Amino acid sequence: MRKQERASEIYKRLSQRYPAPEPALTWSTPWELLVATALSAQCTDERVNMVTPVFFEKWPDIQDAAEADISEIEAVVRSTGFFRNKAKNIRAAANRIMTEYNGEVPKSMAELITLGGVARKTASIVLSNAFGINEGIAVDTHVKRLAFRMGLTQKTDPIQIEKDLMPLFPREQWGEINHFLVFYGRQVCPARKPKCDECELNDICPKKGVK
DNA sequence: CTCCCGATAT
DNA sequence: ATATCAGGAG
Repeated sequence: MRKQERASEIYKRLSQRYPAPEPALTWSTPWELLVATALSAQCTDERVNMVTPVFFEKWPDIQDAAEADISEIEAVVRSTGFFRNKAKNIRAAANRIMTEYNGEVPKSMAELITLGGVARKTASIVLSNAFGINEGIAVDTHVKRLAFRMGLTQKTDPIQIEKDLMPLFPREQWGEINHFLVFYGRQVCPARKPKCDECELNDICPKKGVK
């Protein structure tokens, strides 16, 4: 089976399984989604969802975050790991958004990735979920693993994987395919013990039976 | 390539 | 003890 055909079949089956996918991260504004996604690096979204309510109660607006004390932010985000980098990046991003973007989270890939701690993955999540803009496909640990196992890429670099994936899915599916692969990766095809015996993609998976 | 880094599962 | 979790920067 060709890659293109396999990709279409994956989209078809997973869109049946996940009729109305929403991010597992909890958020209510573009800024909240940006912060939550920035915090999610090498951390479970479950953990992030414990931290963000505390964060946004303490600093509700972008301006509040821009003025916050770094050590206080560090204390709040500590349990998500990489807490010094994350705290510094979030406050710096809040400052830039206030001073250079009129207090509004920018709506393009080019602008978003100029913010420290924000690269294509985080930018794609914010663009597709908060603004409905598909400029890229967010390649996180789940998309990377699933794309490789399903034979949609042979690459290991997320940027290269994204380039392999983009032509395989219509642009309007880019946000969805991210959700599908993330959820399916968590539920059926995790890194350690993939449940190949109960996988509904088993028949089109080149890695079936292989770890 | 290395470093940043805590929480949890195995 | 080690691997993994919605990564990013130097």
